[in-house]
Formats: sequence, structure tokens, C-alpha cells
Amino acid sequence: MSAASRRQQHKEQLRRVILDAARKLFVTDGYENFSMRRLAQEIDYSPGNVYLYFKNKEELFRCLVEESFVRLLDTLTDLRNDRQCADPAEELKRGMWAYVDFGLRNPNDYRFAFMLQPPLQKRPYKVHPAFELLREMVGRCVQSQRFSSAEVETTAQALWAAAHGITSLLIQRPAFPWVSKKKVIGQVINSAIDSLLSPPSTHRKAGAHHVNSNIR
Amino acid sequence: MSAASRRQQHKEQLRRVILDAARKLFVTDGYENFSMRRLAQEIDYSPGNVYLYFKNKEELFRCLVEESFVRLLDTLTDLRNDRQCADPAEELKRGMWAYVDFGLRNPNDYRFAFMLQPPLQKRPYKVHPAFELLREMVGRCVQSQRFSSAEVETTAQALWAAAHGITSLLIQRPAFPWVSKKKVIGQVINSAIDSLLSPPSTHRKAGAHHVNSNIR
Amino acid sequence: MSAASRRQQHKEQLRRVILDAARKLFVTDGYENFSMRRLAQEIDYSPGNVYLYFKNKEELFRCLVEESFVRLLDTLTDLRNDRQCADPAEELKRGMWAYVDFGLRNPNDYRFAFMLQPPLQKRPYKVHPAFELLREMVGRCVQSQRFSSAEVETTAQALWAAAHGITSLLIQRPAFPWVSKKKVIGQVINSAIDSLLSPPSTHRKAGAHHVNSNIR
Amino acid sequence: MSAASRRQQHKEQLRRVILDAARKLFVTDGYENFSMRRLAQEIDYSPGNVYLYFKNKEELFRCLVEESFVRLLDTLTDLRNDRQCADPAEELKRGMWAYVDFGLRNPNDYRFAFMLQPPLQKRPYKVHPAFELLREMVGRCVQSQRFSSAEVETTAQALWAAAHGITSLLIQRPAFPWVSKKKVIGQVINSAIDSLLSPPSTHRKAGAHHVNSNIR
DNA sequence: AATGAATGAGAGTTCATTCAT
DNA sequence: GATGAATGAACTCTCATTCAT
Repeated sequence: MSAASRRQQHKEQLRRVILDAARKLFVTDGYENFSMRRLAQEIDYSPGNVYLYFKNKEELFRCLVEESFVRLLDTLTDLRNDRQCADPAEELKRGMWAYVDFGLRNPNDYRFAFMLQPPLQKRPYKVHPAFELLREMVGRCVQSQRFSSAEVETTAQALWAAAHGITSLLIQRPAFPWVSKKKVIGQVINSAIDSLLSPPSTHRKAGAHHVNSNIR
Repeated sequence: MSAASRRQQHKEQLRRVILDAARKLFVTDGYENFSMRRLAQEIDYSPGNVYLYFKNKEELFRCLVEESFVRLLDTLTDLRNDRQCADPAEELKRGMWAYVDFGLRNPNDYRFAFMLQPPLQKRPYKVHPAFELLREMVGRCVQSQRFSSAEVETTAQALWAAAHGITSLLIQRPAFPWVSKKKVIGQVINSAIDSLLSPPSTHRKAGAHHVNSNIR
Repeated sequence: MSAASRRQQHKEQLRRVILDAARKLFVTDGYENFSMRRLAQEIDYSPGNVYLYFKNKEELFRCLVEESFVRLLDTLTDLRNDRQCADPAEELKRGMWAYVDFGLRNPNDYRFAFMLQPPLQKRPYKVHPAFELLREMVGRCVQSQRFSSAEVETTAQALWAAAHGITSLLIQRPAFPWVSKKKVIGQVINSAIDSLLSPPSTHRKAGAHHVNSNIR
Repeated sequence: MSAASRRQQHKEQLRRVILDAARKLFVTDGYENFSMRRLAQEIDYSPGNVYLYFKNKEELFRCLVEESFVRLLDTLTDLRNDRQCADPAEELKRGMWAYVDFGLRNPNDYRFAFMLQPPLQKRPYKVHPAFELLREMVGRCVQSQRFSSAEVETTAQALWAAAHGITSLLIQRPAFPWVSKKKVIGQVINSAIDSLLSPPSTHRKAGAHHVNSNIR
């Protein structure tokens, strides 16, 4: 291995170390209380050194958000590609389960993506790609007439709200006496979707299937 | 009125002034940019003076949070007391509307109550009284057999999640291209509850009634 | 003396101390190399304390410039008021001597007023009042026909240049082997003015009079 | 060409590149905002590399000042060599014009040479060679009896002061409402010299000739 | 009860410089 | 000869908090 590539590798590793430490600190302290200095201290480097990897605090934050966005999207697209499901409503439920599951498995990512207050959102709002995936799924339900209403956008937004609600609460209030994470998530998702289903002509009612998860 | 009680009264008034100014600053400057210095300046008192009323910044915060809790609860109990509703499911919907409405009218209160990271959660978890109100309402629905399932706790938690989901998103993502706040809120609430209703024997299906609000 | 006025007095004294220390440091270090920290250290106060007296570095600088402007102007107006001189050309010479003399007696003031690079001169240029005094004097020379040319503005600018040239060099190059400060100043001023005088009809030629000064 | 000399040549070239870039940065960013970092960036080399050519920032500065000295001197000696002028007074005027012109064309050089605070003036004062040239010219005027007085040194110093005055003001106060650069310079120079001329027996009065320049 | 001068700590950021490679 | 990662010190400025008055 050449010296150059060794250095390159080291640089990438350190970048990774910085990102990981920063993520932890941002989550514990919040955006404003996060301090570049403490970050440097955490990773045992000089304060200035961080600036060789990230232009400033804001850029560092933006990188972390970006990462979390990508991770969530990856998870969800993987799901869609892996198991094509016959019933689009079923698939939608699976999608919502996967969304919540991702949030609970990667609370920091979820916090960055949806819970932390962005410092200044001057740029035009960018809808999260995960939401677009959700809209697509809803669209398929409407198209295949599994849903009685045709209001794709409204429905997508309402479903997102429900999923976000339970995810963020479970993350932020772990001490709350939850009945059982699985049960609550199940009811939130099922309620939100079942009420939209067309009258059960020949279709069997969709059950509480869900992707494997370690949610207890 | 004695001199002592006049003094007492003045003290209480000033306390009130400080709390109000602090709350306002949280709105204008954002949570993290709040500073005791600016607070003092706002109320035309010396910085040190604030410390005669609140031990430190943290205590001032705690008081504001406490207040927000109380305000939400007051709003909701008022609702219950004012108009006793024949249909407990209907009442539940009204309750959820009132909850969301409160959040949108008093975003800072809502942030304090449910969105801020509790910094030191050492004390035993205290379930929010508003949630207990919700549980009560769900209980009545079950008791009166408006709901088919009997899982009061699970249902209450799921409903809270749904309501919190849409409230927090609307607060934190005002730039998102919402279809219409009213519509989304309506769908979230209706979906969450309608799917729980017992088969519509003789009851008329509950419509999208809601408390008066300026939500658009 | 009341407590309030004692405090007031103390505040003014400290302000004075800060200004004096800052003036010294600005002169020795230049604008950019000047440091609020070193200033604080110099006067044995915490860095933050300076900000109770001056909003920031730039304002502190501006105050000093202002002071120097005023001092110079005061000196020159005093001169004009004190001794009204029959010959306006003579008076002009005295004025230039006084200008140079002020610079040499108060080199720091002069540096602030004319030699230090202002950090960002966005505001419309403000002609120094001392220059306007000079223009006035030249105007009187022209009006009384002591000067042959009538170009008041050009002449005033040229005279200012000459006076500034010798003043700034004497201040900045004290180690230069000057023939004698008095002699050089005299020649600069006399040359600059004598060449402008109308042909000496009946007037006696103006000699090398000058205000009393400790220039050697 | 040997490898060694090729290397030597390369080294000199790079040194040149650094010096030029540094000078340019002083113009663009201002003297105080200059930074070794930005210099390195400008020339697309690593920061460390500059230190192979200059011991440190201060030495780099000294080199630039040195260069500026030389450039001014070269310009003036060129003038003397190129056009020998019959009238030494005329030549002196041309010399002063050239001096001012150089300053306005190369404000950074001029700043380096005459306006910057010499930070450590421990070494014995070295009179600027340009001044010696001026003294020479004055000497010739005296010798040829064009000047009535014989005080070469005093005169030279006074002339330098005048020239420096207008040059430094024009450089440092570009926003001042100058009547016209040419006019003011002309008056400063003519006034300073004309008053020294011997009574105009047979000589024609010297006019406002000057070297070609783009001064407006 | 209220003041306001003062502090010490800490924020983000940039700098000149070094040194192993 | 050149690199570039790293440092330590410095910068301006703001903060929560204290305390003599």
C-alpha cells in the first residue's frame, strides 16, 4: 500500500471518527449547545484540526443530516426491492413498520432527519425522499382500488404524521410506561391504514404482519 | 393593605413579567439564543435582578415548562367541562382536535411540553396529565361500547402518538407543502378513531366535527 | 458625594484608562494587530469588561479617532480666536505651524487622525474640520489679494499635503538625520506659501514667524 | 545545463512566484489580512512549502520591502540616465513628479517603503537611496546657482516632505474630494521649488512639465 | 429590592509554524 | 523539494453568574 493511499485511508477514518463523535454530541446537547471545542476534546485532537475536515459547525451538521437521510432512504428502498408484495396495502404497512423500526434502531439518525431544529432553513424546502416513497406506495393503493378515497397527498401526509408520532415519542420518552412498543406501533399503523381500506368485498382483511424487528 | 402584602404583590407581579418576557424571547429569538442578559434588557431590569426571582436559568426554564403543562391541561379540562357530549367517541375527537389546536396556537408551550429533550430526567417519569385525560376519554368509549376493543391503555397511547405526530410536524416543518392543515389533521384523527369504532349498528357514523379553531 | 455619583465617576475614570491604553496599543501595533485581550491584560481587567464600555473593537477605535479630531480642531480654533492677525498670509503660516506642532506634540493623536488605515470606510467621506479651517484661511488670503492665484481649493489641498508630509515623516522617522526640525518645517511652510504671494508691491515680505513651540 | 543548476533555477522561479503572489495579496486583501495560508493557497502549494523559501512571515515581508526600495530607486535612476536635462531645476521637478507617480502607480511599494511602521528599528537608520538621489539633484541646482540658497540638506528634506505628503495622502485618502490629482501634485511641486529659484535674470521660468503619467 | 460592574469560562474560528513522510 | 496533517495559541465576542453597594 502506497504512502499516499495510507494517508488517504487515515484521513477517511478520522473523518468518520469526527462524524460519529459529532453525531453523539449533537444528539445529547442539541445544535446550539454543541461545541466544536468539546468535539475536538472528545476525539483528542486540537480544535483547529476539525476545520481541516469540515468548514464549520454548520457544514458538519449538514453532513450528518445528509447521512441520516441517505441511511433511511436506503433502508426503505431495500425493502421495496427485496420483497415485492402482492397487496399494496400490505406493502404500505410493511413500509411504515420499516420506517418506525429504522427510527428505533437508529435514534440518532432519526433525530437528525426529523427531530432536530435546523439552524436556518433559508433554502427552499426539500421534501424528504422517504416521504416520496411513501406517497408512491399510497398511490399504488389508490390505483389498485384498495383505498376507497383517492386523496393521495392528504393520505400520505397523514400516514407520515402517524408514523412520525409514534417513532419520535418512543425515542424521546423511553421512560414513559409504554404498554409494549410493538403493540402501540401496531395499533397506530393498523388504525391509520385500515380505516382507508375499501369495503372488504372478497379481500381478506389485512392482518398485523410486519417486517422482522427487534422491537419489544 | 399592609406594606408586607403590597411588597408580596409586587414581587408576584414582577415574577409574572419575567416569565412572560422569557416566553416571548423564546419565540422571537429561538430557544437556543435565549440569554439571561437579553431577558433582563427586555424587561428593563438589571441582569442580577432576575436572580432574585429565579435561582438560575434552568429553574426559569422549568417554571416555563410547568406553566405550559398546566395551560394545556386547563384547555383540555375546560373543553370537557364546558360541553358534555352525548357520544363519547365524538368527545374524544373533539379532545384530539383541541390538543392539536393548542399545539399550533401555542407552539412554544407545546415544544416545552413535548418536544424538548428533557435534560436531566432523573426524577421518576411523570405521565402528562393531558394523557390521563385522554385515557379517561378512551375509557368512556370502551365502557359505552362505542369501541370494539377493550385495550384502553394501548389505544390511548396510539391516539396520543397520532395527535403528537401531526402536531409536532406542523410546528417544526412549517415550510413543508402541507395539503391543508385542517385536512391532514382531520384525516389523522378520523383514521385513528374510526377504525376503532364498533360496527355501526344504529349509530350514525361520526363526522369530522371539531372545536372551533383558526387552523387553515 | 452620593454613591451613584461616585460610581459614575469611577466609570468615567475607567473609560479614560481604557481609551488611553488602547491609544497606545493601536499606535504600536496597528489596527489589526491590536487585540482586545491584550488591552484588557494591560489594564488588569477581564476581556469581557472592556465590552461594558465599548461595543466592540471598531467602536473603540472610532472613539479614539474622534477624540484626536476634536483635539486638533480645538487647538487650531483656539489659535484663530486668540490672536487675530493683520496679515492673512501670516495667519496662514501660523496655522500651518500650529498644525505641525500639534502633530509633533501629540503624535498618537495625529496618527489616529491621519496616518492609521481606517478599517472600512463605507460611510461617505467626511472632510476633516481642520482642513476646512485651512480652506477658510486660504480663502481670506485670496480675498485680500495677498495670493495672486484664486484657486482656493487647489491651494488648500496642496498646503495640507505639504504640512502633512513633514508632520508624518517627523513622527514616523524620528531616526532620520533631520537637519533640524524647526528648519525643515520652516522651509516647507515658507516655500509652500511664499510662492503664492502676490508681487510685493508695498507689503513687506512675510518672515519666518511662528507660534511658540518646543520643536528643536 | 546540469541537474543542479536546473534545480537552482527552479528554486529561483518559485521564489519569484511566491513574492509576486504575496505582493498581490497585500493589494487585494489589505496588508493586515494577509495570511501565509492564503498565500500558499493562491500559488497552489502547501503551506509548509513557503517556509522552504522564506524563514517566516517577517522575512518574507522584509524581502518585499527591499524590493520596493529597489524598484523606486530603479525608476528614479532610469529617469536620470535617460534624459539629461539642461536645467537642473527642471530635472528636479521631473524627479519629484516621477517620485509621486511611482507612489500612485505602486501604492503597495510606496506603503512598504515609506508608510508602514518599521516594527523593529534596531539597526542604525539607513537613509533611503531615493533620498540621496534627491539630495544630489538639489546639489546640482545649488551648484549651478539656479537656487538662491545653498542649504542643500535642508532643501532636500523639505522637498521630500512635500512630495511624500501629497503621495501618501493621495494613496491613503482616495475618497477625499481631490480637486484633481494632477493639479494638486503640480501645485505642491511647483510651489516647493519655485520659491527657491534665483531671481529670473535671463532664465525662462520653469513650467509645469512632468514625466508622462496616467495621473488624472 | 435592585443595581451594575466585574469575572471566568467558553464559544467559533483562524493563524503561523512544524514535521513525519 | 514538497506535502499536508496537526498543533497551540491567539483572536473577537457573549454568557451565566456574583456581589458590594
